[in-house]
Amino acid sequence: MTDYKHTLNLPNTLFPMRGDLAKREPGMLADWENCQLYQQLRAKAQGRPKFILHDGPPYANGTIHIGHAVNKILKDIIVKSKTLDGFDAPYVPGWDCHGLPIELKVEEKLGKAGDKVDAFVFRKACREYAAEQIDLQRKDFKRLGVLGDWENPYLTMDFQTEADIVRALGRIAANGHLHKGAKPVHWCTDCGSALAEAEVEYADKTSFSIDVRFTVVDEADVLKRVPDAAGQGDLSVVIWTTTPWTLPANQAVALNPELEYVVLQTVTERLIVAEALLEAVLQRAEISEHTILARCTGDTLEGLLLQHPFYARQVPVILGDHVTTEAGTGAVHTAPGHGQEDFVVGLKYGLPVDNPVGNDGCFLPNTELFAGESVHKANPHVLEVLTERGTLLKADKLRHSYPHCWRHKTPLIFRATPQWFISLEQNGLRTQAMAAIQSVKWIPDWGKARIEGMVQNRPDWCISRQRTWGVPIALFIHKETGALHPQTPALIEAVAQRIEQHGIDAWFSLTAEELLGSDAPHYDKVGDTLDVWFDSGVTHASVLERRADLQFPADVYLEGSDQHRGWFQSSLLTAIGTRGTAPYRTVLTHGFVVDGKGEKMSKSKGNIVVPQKVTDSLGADILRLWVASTDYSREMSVSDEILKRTADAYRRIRNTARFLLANLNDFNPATDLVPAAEMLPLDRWAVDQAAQVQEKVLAAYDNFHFHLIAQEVLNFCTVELGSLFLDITKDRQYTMQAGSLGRRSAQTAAWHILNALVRWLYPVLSFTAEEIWQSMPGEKAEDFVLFTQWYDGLFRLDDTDKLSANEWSYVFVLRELISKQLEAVRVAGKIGASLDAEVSIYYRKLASEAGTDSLLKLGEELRFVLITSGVHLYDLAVAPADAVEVLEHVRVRVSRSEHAKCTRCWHHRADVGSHAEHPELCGRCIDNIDGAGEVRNYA
RNA sequence: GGGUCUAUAGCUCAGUUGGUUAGAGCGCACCCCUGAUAAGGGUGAGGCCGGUGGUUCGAGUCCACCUAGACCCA
Repeated sequence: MTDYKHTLNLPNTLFPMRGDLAKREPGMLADWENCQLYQQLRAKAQGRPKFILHDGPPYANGTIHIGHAVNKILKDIIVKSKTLDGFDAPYVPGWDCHGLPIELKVEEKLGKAGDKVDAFVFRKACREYAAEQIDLQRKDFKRLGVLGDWENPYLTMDFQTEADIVRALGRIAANGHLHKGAKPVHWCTDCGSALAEAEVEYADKTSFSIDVRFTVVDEADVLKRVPDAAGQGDLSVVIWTTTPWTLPANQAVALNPELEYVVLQTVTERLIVAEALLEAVLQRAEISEHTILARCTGDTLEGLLLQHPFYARQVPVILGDHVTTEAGTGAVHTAPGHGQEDFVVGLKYGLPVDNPVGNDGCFLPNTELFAGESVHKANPHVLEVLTERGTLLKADKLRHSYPHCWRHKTPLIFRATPQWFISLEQNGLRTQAMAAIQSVKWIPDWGKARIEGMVQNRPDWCISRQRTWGVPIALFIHKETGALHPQTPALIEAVAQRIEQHGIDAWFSLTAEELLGSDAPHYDKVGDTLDVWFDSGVTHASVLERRADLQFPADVYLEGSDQHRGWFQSSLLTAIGTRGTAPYRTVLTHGFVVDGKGEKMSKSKGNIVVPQKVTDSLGADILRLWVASTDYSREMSVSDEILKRTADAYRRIRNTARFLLANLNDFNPATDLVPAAEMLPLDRWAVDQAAQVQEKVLAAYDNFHFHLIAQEVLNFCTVELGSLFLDITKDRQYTMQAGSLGRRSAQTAAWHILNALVRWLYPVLSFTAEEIWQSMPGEKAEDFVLFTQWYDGLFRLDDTDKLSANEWSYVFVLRELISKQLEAVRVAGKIGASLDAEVSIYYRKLASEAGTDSLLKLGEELRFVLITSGVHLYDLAVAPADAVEVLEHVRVRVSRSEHAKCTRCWHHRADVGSHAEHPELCGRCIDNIDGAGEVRNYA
């Protein structure tokens, strides 16, 4: 048998089948960094319209987890797709650098600031720690293939940024949104300071447990509301508390508006308690005889005045949903200075925030009855006083879980301390913010309802922290009046300029005299630092406005759904508070990453997927493809199986690109490209299909629906390319003369498709797309995919085509039906490859079915479309009995070809053996190797 | 407990304004090829559309409740 293999144009490429991504990607990253890809791109994109995606800064502590990876990859996909869209889309990553978690880390090494170590030394250590963490995180982010200005990111601890944060605070103050108030915080009397949530630990403690009478001032008022309450003796609402020392600060008694309360007649008096807790109260207070006089819901008693149990003060009944029937009496002693819930409900009712307790945990000198006593020791005295006044119903003890200082192990107290707030009401911030929300596009659209609800209901924003590692609240307040210095705007600017030079230390080392001169003795320098949410919230000013490559407002903010409460909101409030405009046009939200079962990842469940492990085994492109395939608007599931499926999809896409490249091995687009009008109909059809996919892909990028892209592209590779175009054109690619129109036409289609495909892929599979790009034949106009824009060489089929889109789809429907028949014959053992078969089609043209015309047009070339050795067309009337009806008026009969197989093209043909020199070849093969070459008209 | 969401084949996703036997790709099973070969082609089996009620001539699609899960609060 003669070997004709060398006469074929077989596919050939150096592009490897396997990605080996974990090995190859780091090298590509190094190349990109060496050639300064990001900087080159900026130069190229200069002058194009801007598209600004503003990075929400991750906190500079700890290694990155899968959630970080998702966030950065999504951002990268957007930035890159917008770049291919023709925008100048810079990406400046940032980090959030101040705040408690870093302080805690540094405290572990150095001890507490101002205690074991000087605050300046401490801040220096924090700065160094944050810088180390940033380096670690940056390395991991870059490994994901995220392109950005990594060597020039924004850090909230940059001196310039710190200064701008102070300036933003100044603008908010100038616009009348700043307000000084008080708020209860966890307070350790041993530390003499407030504790953050992370510094609180819970332990058992034995407390007093007392029931106290709050006697009704005006019984007539009760009878008006609850007529049946008439009876004998005093009428009192009973409260229960485990912190008797907070009673001096009592300002109200809270009831649940919907709960049932009973008026109870005992032998000597009348008591009001929640019905659900009646039995418990009777038992506790050892009341054996009683009758129930009346019932009412809590809301009927709102505003009723009660007598404070030992002060000459009357306090109102108020309502709150926080009152439950879990314990107590259903009536809650409310001291806004000593409890978070009390504080919040107190705000609603305008109750005074009375705080009679000093830093040392002792009652202030002007506290009636208890002046100077330590709150921890004052409890028995309070009980004594209650007993004297006859207001103590019952005293007992209780062991329960109670917050303690993690360092001193002492029980904490809740204590109102002076704090700075951004007021939502004072100057209309809430109203303005609500209006601004309407002007922003929220994706998914429920994001709007979510943030609306939060902004509508949130309390004033407490921005002060009693901390060391933070941007100072750089204000001077009058010692007596507490008012801001009249020159505050100028002072803020003066401070900001110093911070620009020396960082936040400039404020802490500053003396009042330096700025205020002779005014200094009248003013206090505020020592609080800012909530870190303020730092990141004002990056629209400190970053977007400040950097020349960016601009305000951003086109997009993109973060996890937790940021409706966090960064989306802090950014909105500060932007409104400083300049009256939302900082973003569009806010995109992604869900959280969960495991394969849709459950949260946790150490105890052992279901954590670590991004570093994925990139080191499967590669970053697989992780990126997973991100792109997942609908990020809900929870994003990841598991080993899901990643495996993702890797499968990747291989299919990669191999499709590889085969396209392999078929373009000898193709020079400069000389071999066939004009669209001269291309064969099948090849025009393939380009038309690609054009349709491109339409969908670009729309999906535009709408940020990346998971549709992944599906669309994979489908295209599998169906239109793998099953149809590539399979069918193999014959032409391999057997026709290298430079023939038939072959160049197929290559031209492959060329157009590959050019489009490589760009569709780039935003997601950046490494692989770039690898493909480097392997593409011909002179490239650009060194990198990223420097190009979407491919514009695709075209649609039109009326002038020899075979219309409808005709092609009829052909392919019929092809599918015939391949079922081929399979039946194959399973029966009569054929193996489809080229062993010949197909007879018996049909009648229907007026309603124009598609049948395509059969006649394709004629002899139908066999190439069906990849069989012969196709014969007959009138339906002559169909034999064993022809199977596959469509109305179409019957098909498949049989094994009786002809010899051409050893070159593998078709079974009658003319094999008719040529003396090439006895093993069919006629067209002989023409292709010795003659002028075969001509194809359709496929 | 409250707010905002989610729930379609083993996996990832489509299912237009409610309308014929619920789709795709992957995976799986089987067959073929060996000139894309740690590839490629073909055929096929997989869903009471989370559950229960309701509205409707008709519901995966609308409503209520329940279950499970996510985020943010309390």
